[in-house]
Amino acid sequence: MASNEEFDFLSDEENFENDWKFDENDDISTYINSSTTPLSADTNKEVVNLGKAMTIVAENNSNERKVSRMDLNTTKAGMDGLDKDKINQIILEASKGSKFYENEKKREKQVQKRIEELQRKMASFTNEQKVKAKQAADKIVQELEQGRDLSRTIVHVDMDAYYAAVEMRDDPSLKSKPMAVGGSAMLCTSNYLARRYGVRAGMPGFIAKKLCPNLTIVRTNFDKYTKISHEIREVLAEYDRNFLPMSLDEAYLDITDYLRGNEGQNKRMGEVKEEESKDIEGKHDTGKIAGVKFESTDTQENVCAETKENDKTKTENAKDAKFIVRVKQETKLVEVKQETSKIEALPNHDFEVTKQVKVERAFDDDVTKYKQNEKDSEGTHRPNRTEAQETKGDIELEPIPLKAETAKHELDENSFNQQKGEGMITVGQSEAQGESDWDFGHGSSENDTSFLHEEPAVAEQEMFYNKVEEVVKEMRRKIEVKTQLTASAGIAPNMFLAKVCSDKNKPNGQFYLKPERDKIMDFVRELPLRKAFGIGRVSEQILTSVLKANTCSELYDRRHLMQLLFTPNACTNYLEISLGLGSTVVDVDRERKSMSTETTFKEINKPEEHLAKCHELCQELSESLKAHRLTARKIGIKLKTINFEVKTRVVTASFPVQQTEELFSHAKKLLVNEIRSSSPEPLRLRLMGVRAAELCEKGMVNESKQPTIISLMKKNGSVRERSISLNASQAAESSKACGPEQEVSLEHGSMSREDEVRHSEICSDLTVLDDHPSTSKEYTNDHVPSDQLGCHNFHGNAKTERSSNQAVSREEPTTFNCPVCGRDLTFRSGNALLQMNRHVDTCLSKQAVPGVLKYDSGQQTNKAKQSSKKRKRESSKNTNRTVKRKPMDRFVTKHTK
DNA sequence: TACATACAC
DNA sequence: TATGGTGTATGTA
Repeated sequence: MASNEEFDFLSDEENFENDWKFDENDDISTYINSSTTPLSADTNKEVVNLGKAMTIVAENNSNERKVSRMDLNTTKAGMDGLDKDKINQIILEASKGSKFYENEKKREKQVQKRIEELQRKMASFTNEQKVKAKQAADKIVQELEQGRDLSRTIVHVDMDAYYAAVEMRDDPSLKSKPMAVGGSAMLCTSNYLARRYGVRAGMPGFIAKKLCPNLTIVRTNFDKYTKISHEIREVLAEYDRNFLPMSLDEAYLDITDYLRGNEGQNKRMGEVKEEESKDIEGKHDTGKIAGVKFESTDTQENVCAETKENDKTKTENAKDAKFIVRVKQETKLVEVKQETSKIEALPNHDFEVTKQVKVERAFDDDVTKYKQNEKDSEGTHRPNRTEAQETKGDIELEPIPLKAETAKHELDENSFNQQKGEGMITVGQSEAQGESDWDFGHGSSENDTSFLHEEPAVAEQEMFYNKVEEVVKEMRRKIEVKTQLTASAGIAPNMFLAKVCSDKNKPNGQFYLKPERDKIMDFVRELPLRKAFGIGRVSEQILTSVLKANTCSELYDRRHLMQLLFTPNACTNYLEISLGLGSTVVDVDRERKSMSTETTFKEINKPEEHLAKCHELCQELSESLKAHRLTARKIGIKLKTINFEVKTRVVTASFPVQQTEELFSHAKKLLVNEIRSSSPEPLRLRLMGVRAAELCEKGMVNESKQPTIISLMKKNGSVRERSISLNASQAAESSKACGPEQEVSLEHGSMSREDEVRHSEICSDLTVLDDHPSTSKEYTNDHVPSDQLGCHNFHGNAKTERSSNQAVSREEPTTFNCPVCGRDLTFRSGNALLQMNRHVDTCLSKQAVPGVLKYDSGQQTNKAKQSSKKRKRESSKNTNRTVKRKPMDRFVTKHTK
């Protein structure tokens, strides 16, 4: 393994130049195309090994067709200069013959079929159709253009090789080695050295080892990543309290308000007041443009001198470093004064030097099996703000007029059609001339930018741009001082562009795409489609093969074909991408829609094992639901066979469920159906999952989507009668028990809505299967009699259940939703069904007709809930708003409106 | 609505 | 030793 000394080039630019020099005679040339290959004595050895592997590939690969969906994704990744073909060959070689590979081939064929269908369809379009389609597309374009909003400043912050960087920070010896974080099954991320071998996130460890035999694989440590993530979020919250975390290492911020001095600024002024005495000299460099790395200052050098002596001290200093910001009223520019460690002393900074290697990132830092929890999503520290700080603080900052705003204003005032007409070309012209009409908008933007001739506006604009750059630099710098990890950032007028921009100068860089239409169009013109959020390998393949479109401008030029081939949604989405449009709302108010748990295991093929696993998963899911105070009306299972075929099955429950046994009763049915369908062949699984959807907040009055009797009475006479009779009969069943309603325990069951399935579902006994010889022995081709599966009541005792360690606690408190009043009741002991019936009885007698309307008016309808949400959002714009709920880490935000 | 598929991270 | 887990969105039947 290479020693640190041999990798000195990492911190020495001259050595770097020499060490990374390309040598055509070396074996590494087999793998790497560019001059970015690390060459040292030891890496050469690796290269020799790889060279041998390649020979094998060449020999064995003759009759194997390429499976492009398995290819290394190099469009997003910083894999420039790698010999993609050869890396792909090694991947292919390692995968060939496996069940995974066979499945991938199958899926590739399916995609190919789709492509052929689309091609056939396309060949059938008449010219007339195309002309009409273009008109339709242009109309959409026009609408989209009118909605273009350049007024927001959105930042996408993305930590560089996050997990790997954390591990290298904590064990500097890893810095000089190609290394990845994850396991043999899957890697979450890799450091930049490993990426030079094609090792990247989402790749199984054993394949990575084939690409890079010296690869060090470090186990994930999510507690650590989460903790550091909170530190990062503390910094982000200073700039936008409502920032949107996308994962542990990535977030979107809208810093528009911050820049205008409306948010964060006040707090920061408070900081200045408090900490002015601690102010130290050492001005941070200003005026640099995007992507330029920080330059150290005198102060930084001094701190470095200290920190070099002792790593521990260094860490302490870095953590305690304070940032003091003074806003100059005269210039309205932010001047950053800081005390920090010398940047060179920090881990990861070595990659600053490697920037010319042009390593980018494609698929960083997958969160593998990271379990979302309350603490994670809500534990982010929010800066406290005093009343005085809330009300504008000490300094009044005038928002600097944006060119973009002016541009938008002018665009609104003029007729869009008129402006656009100048640059438009008809389909016929475009196709006949074989030219792109991409530049359609230039006419309009020339008009829009006429105000630029006014000198003061230009000066203000430049000042604003500088400020934006500085603010984001400062943010990244703060993150680095606090965590000793570097972040990259993209700044743009919308989320889509900000994300693309954050990749532009990675690692440890930033890129500002200014809010000017011309600049945006220039930026996206050659942007590979795969860079766009939502365009993955399949969409890319379709767009490339069918439309022959690789870039945004090419996509735009085929808009008439898009219109004819794809759904309106997809078409609009593609048009937005091609125009550089995206969401300008960093929306954190998204509600979770589903919750699931799944796991991969060694083959399971026996029904009792299937059910035991299913029960285990239901238990896990139930815990998650409880932790989030959620119930679910849809319960689904996911199965992956040993051939990697995935099946999902879902059932809608008649009332919301949360308890393990409730979930299991539904999941089990679905599972048993699949076991039966598979019969007489065993159901051979490698993965099982359970999902809960149609979630309702526990305790919400309208938790259950099933209408209550009361609401039905109000709405519909016929339904009312039916419901009443149903519940009345149930009530009658237990009419002898009429005590006061209270929390009692109900043996699994929820009143009568599903009485007919109650005992067969919830109380069914998976262990009964054990009684059947054919199911308890090793699974062969034995037919499992259908009537042996899932059709048994839970008459087995607890002891029998526990024999499989999947015991069902019959004492588990169970919450039921009363069909009359809609409330939840939790039952903890014995004759609960009786008690529940008693409640319903009482409830029915209490709910006299006159009370119906009153009660029902208290029910929050969905619509009301939405408007309440809207109000919440609006009120959150006030300075006195309460802290907003943080979204869950793993929520994905659509980048289009 | 149910399911498969695609996608992000 | 042998290709993950969690969640969203969308098209189709």
